[in-house]
Amino acid sequence: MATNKAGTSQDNVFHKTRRDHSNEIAEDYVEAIAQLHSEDGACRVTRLARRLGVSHVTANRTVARLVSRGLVTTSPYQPIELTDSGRRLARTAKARHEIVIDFLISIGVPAEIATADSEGIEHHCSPETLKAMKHFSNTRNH
Amino acid sequence: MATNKAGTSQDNVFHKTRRDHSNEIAEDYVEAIAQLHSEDGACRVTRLARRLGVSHVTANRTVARLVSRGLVTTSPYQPIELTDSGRRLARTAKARHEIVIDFLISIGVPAEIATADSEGIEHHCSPETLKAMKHFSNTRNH
DNA sequence: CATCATATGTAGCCATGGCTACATGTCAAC
DNA sequence: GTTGACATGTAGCCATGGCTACATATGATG
Repeated sequence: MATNKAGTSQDNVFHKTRRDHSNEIAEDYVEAIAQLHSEDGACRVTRLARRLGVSHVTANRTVARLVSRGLVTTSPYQPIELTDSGRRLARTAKARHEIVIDFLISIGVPAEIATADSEGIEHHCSPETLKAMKHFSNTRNH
Repeated sequence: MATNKAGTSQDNVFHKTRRDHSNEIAEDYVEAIAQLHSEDGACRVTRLARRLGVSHVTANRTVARLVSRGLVTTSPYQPIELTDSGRRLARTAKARHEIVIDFLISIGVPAEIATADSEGIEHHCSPETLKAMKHFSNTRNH
């Protein structure tokens, strides 16, 4: 995935979108892991899998990739722990997530739908867009 | 991909996001194909590939999948044609795309960034969210 | 301590989306 | 009509993310 020196030298808008796909998953995972940590005090693979709506196998394997990216640490039959880097990513993902949800709600999207849509949208918002969203929610929500 | 009767019976928010991924690509493709049709009068594989920032091989293979989904028709060394169904999808994708761009611009995101972000965002907007966006842009943009 | 449910881990399959390298078709210009 | 540039097509590789089926570990309960 990091091997992106594509034949077509042009680095257009689509590239970015595609390249990001596995980062999105990483973010979803660390965010969920952090959530489970605060809910349960620890993150077990099975719970994580259920939370993300995938099989425990998929969760396991993806977590392994997160380990190799230095985002989490694991040892056999033990709960999953976030590294500092993982925690940081989880925090920013969560923050972004909240900005998007609040924003959608503030433009009139029903909360439940806002929550669902934000799942997909959050990963594609540039800092500028997030800033605009935040600004908008703030000047409106009180 | 349609084989989604996952072990975990719960059909949570993440499911949707993941399942949609190949539809996103289909939409990007038909939209680009329609664009090239109006720009060039026909859609050749190479142009399409360049437009989407992928190799002609990838474009070719993805187009083959679109054929099997009934969205486009091809014959060897001939331009790619959209079916009615493909045209319809392209139209709605384009409409959605424009709503998102206009909206982002209207909340203050610079045009260029709005264009880039919309690429990723558009696929994740429910009808409700699009409606809210449209409404917002309309009541503001004049 | 044996047993059984549940959690975790492993093997191996599938589809998608990306690529390079090579083969072949098309077409214009000589 | 050859030739050569460019478009198109094919073969085969890689990584990711999904799954089922099976194997093993853990821990509670009899």
